[in-house]
Amino acid sequence: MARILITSAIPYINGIKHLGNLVGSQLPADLYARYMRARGHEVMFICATDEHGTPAELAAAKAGKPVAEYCAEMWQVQKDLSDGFRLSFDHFGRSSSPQNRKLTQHFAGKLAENGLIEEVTEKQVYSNADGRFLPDRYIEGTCPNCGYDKARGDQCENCTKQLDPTDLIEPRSAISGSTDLEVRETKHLYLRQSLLKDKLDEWIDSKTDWPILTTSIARKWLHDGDGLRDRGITRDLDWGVPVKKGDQDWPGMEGKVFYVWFDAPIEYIAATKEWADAHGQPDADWQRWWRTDKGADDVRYVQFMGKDNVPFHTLSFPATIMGSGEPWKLVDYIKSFNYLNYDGGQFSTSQGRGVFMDKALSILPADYWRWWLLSHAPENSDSEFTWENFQTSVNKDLADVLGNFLSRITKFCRSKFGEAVPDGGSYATEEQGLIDRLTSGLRTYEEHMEAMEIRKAATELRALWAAGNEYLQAAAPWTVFKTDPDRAAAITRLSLNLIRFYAVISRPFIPDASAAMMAAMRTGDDSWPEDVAKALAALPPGHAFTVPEVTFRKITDEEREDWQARFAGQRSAA
RNA sequence: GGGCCUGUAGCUCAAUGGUUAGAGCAGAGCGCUCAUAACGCUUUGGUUGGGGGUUCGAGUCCCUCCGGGCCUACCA
Repeated sequence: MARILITSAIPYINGIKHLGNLVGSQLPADLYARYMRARGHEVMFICATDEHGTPAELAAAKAGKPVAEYCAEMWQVQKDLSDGFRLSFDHFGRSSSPQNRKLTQHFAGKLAENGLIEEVTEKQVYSNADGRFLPDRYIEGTCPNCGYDKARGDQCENCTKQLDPTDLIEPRSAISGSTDLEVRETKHLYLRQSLLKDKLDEWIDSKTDWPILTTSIARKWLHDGDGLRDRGITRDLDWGVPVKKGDQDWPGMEGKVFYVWFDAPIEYIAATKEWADAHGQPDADWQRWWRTDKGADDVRYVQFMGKDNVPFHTLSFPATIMGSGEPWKLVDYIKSFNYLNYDGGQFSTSQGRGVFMDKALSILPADYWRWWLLSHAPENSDSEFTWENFQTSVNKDLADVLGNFLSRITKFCRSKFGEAVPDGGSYATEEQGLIDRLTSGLRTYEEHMEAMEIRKAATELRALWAAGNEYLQAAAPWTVFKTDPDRAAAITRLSLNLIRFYAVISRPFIPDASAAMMAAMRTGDDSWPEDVAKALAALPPGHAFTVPEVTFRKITDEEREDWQARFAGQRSAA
C-alpha cells in the first residue's frame, strides 16, 4: 500500500468557478484520489480556497461586506459546490486560516535566516481617492502606442504592448476612475529565487516523466532573459497574512501582507494541519504527509493545476521549500491542463458566458458533468465545450451504453427469473471470452489511471461498458431461454454481476451512479476486481436485487436548445 | 517581438521512426426484440495544413511557410 498526497490548485475566493476551472484541477485530482483509494492506497486529498489579494477586497467592497465575512460566505458557497460535484477532499481549507498565517510567517522567517529575502524599496502608484496602492492592472489609461483608451497598466489589450503604469496617458484608477494618482515609495520583500536557479533547473531536469506543458513553462521562466527573476512576495494591502519573520515583527514592514502567491501554496500544508486540528489529531498525523523527517519519505505527492498555475508550482513554491532548509516534502509529479473553451470562445465571468458550477448542478446531476469533462479533459491542447457534443456524448455513453445495459439485463431477469440472481447452467467459451476481454481492458484502464491519462482511461472504461452489450447481444439469453433456460440463467447471472463490476470500476468517474448501481444490486462489496472471474461471481445465485430506475435519462433536443440560449451570455457590443 | 503547444475522416480524438493511419459520434446497410426509439454486426469516408529535406522506411525527425491556442513574471 502506497501513501499518496494529492493537491488541487486552490480556487480563488472571488466568485463561482466555471467548468473550465473545475476540469483544470479539482475534478481530475478527485478522479485520481478516488481511484487510488479504490486500489487500497492511503490518500490525503487537499484543497482550499485562495482568499487573499486585491480582487477579494474589491469583490467584498462591491458586495458591501467586510472582506473576512465575504470570504467566509464564499468559502461555504464553494464548499457546497464541491460537495455537489462529489469532490472527495479530505479537507477543504482556507488560505486565511490561522494555521496558514503561522506557517507562512514561519517560512518567511526561515527564508530570511537563510539569506533568501531581500528588502527592496520601489515606486508604486498610489490612489488617494481609493486610499490604496494599485496593482498595475488596476490602472487604466490611454495607450501611448496605439491610442486605445482602456489600456491597462501592465499591458494594452488592444495592441498587446507591454506597458509600465507610468507610460499611460491620463492614467486613472480602474476601481474608482479617479485620476488623483501619485507615485509613492514603498518597501517590499523579494524572494531571491534567482539564487536557487541552478538547483531548480537541475530538479526540473530530473523530472523526465512530467507533462511537456509543465516542464516547458518552468524552463521558459528559468532561462528567459537573464534567467529566473526574484519575485516580490509582499503587498500593501490590509487583507492577507501580516508580514512577520516567524513570530517576530519585521521592522519596516508594518501594515503589509504577504502576496497571495506566497501564502497560497503554503496553504496546501496548512490545510493538512487544519484537517488534523479539525479531527483533534496530533501534529504527527499531518507531518507524516509533509515532513520527510517524520514519515513523508515514502509519500508520493501529486499536484493538479491549470497551466496558468505552473510557474508558481514549479519554481516559487519549490524555492520556498528548498530555501527553508527544512525537510518539507517536494512535489513528485505535476499534472497540468490546458484550457476548456466554451462554444467557440472563452468562458467569461463578466459576460456570464458559459456554464458555472452552480448552474451546471441546477440542470443536471454531477455525474453527467463529471463524465463529459473528464472524458474531454484538455490534456494535450485546449478543448471545447459545445452543447451538441455534450448531449451526444452523455446520451450515447451514459444513457445508451451503460444505462441501457443495466436496464435491459435487470428487466430481462425480472421477467424470466424474478428479482434475484438465477441459479443453474454453467459458463461456456463465450463467458471465458468476455472475462478475457474484460481482464485485458481493465489492466489497460488501470495503466491509464496510474499514468493520469484521463481521456484514454475514459475511452477504455467506455469500451468495457460496451463489451457487456456485445456479450449480451452475442449470447442472446432471450433466444436461448426458449430452448435452454439453464443456459439463459448462466448468461443472466454473469450479466447481473457485470453491474457490480461496472459500479466499482466506474466509481472514480461517476460516483453517484455507481452508488445507485451498488444499491440496486444490494451489495456493499466494492472491492477492486483484481481477478475478474472472481469479481463476476460476487453476487451468488439467489442474491436479490432491485430493478433500478432509469440511471441516466437522456438530454432532449429542447433542453439543449434552451440551455444553449441561456448560457450564451451577453455578447459584447463592441 | 520571444518562447511553448497544436493542426490526422463531416465532428471529437488515437497511433515507442516500422504491415494497408485507427476508434467513438454522425452517414449508409443488415440483424436482434431483453431494453431508455435502446443493442450488435458490416460499411462509406484521409494527398495526416502546404512545400522541401534526412532515412531502406516519416503522421512521427529536420528546415520553411500558413492557420489555431497559450505564456511572457503586479489578476490569481
